[in-house]
Amino acid sequence: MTPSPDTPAPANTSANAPRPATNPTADRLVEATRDLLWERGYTGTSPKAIQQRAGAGQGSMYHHFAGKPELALAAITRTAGELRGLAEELLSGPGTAVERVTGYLRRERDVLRGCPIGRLTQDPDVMADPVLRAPVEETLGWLRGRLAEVLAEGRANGELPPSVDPSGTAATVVAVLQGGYVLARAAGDTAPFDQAITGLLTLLAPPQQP
Amino acid sequence: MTPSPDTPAPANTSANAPRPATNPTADRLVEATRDLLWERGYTGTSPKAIQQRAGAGQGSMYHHFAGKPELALAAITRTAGELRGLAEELLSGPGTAVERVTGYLRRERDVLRGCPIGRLTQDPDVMADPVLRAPVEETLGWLRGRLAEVLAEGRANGELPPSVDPSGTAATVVAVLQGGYVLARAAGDTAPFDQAITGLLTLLAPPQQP
DNA sequence: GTCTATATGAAGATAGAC
DNA sequence: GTCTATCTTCATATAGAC
Repeated sequence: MTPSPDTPAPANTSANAPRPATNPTADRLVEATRDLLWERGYTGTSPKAIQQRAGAGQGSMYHHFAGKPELALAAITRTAGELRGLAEELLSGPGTAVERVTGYLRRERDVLRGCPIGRLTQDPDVMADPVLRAPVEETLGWLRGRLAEVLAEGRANGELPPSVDPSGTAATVVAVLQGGYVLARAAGDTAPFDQAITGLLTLLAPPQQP
Repeated sequence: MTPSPDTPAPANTSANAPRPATNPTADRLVEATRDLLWERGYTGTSPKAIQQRAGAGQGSMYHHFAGKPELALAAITRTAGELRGLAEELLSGPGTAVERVTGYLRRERDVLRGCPIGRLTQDPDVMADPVLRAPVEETLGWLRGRLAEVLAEGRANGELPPSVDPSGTAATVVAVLQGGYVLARAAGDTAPFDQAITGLLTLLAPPQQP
């Protein structure tokens, strides 16, 4: 494209991979898209809104990205990476299995905003596009798998009863999180989220009766 | 209400209450709106799409309803009523407390479509409008309360251990449902939903070890 | 009650100047 | 790289005839 020596541009022009937002304007566009996808979803997010929030013009946006889907892919990919990194950090950290799961469940969250990945599940245009859908499916799938490993550890070392199926329980754990967000948003209050988490932990590791 | 003998029309012209769709066309419009809200959400549903699905014209729609918000209110109210009626039927039916909760969790569901009420929680325009939001908040709040009553019953008669907090556990139960939908949609498969439910029930009523 | 015409602005982009 | 103009279609109604 640009044979001249003064363009250290990334060679990433493949159709599949999102361009890494190495440029400051491109980066602000991706960040704006992340915010808006979280707040308003894919359908509810317009190119104009993205431009305004990023402080970028029309031409600028279409220079860096082919259009809304490409921007969304960059945004979703970045968010998914962050979420996964944070989860991995907590789940592979120190502590017993139950402690780590508890730590993950109790980690600080912007409860009323909901889960930036889980919410995409409700966006029909995202789910209809295999490219946009893939990171959503992967991230939540990975999370269930990783939690299942930790729970299996806990069962193996006697923290959890043998009746606890790691895979099924992992699904329950992630579901409580995702559903907790729904309840909190419905109530306009974080309390139901906290209740749901506490309720789950009580069932998972009941208070000892000596 | 209706002094003239030839107009059996309902006197429901109050601003707050949605007109009961007594008219066949109005009814089809509400049903179409229900479907579309479920599939595409509020932002993703246009008046034109509603008209097409209902087989009604532009003028017809605006004759029966003031606009999209009024139609949405009628649709949401009807859906909320159905959901509540079904839950009440199962939760106040025969069986032990745990059996009734299990029956409610295992009831037939259109899992991949998700919860028609819970999904509205992700719609910023719905949550921003107190009138549209109210039935969502009420329905999910009622459900938690009703489940808490049943769980309290179960604890009182020894089905559940004293460590089980009815309110918290009720939040957990509803969260697992709502989150189960999210996982199923993300995976494009109902399996994670079923796993989440089974995982919860295993924790709630562990297999006896004699 | 239902239909058609008309209207305003937003959505989502392309073209080409600077 | 960024900006402004232009374009097409859609969203969401209103007006008034039938």
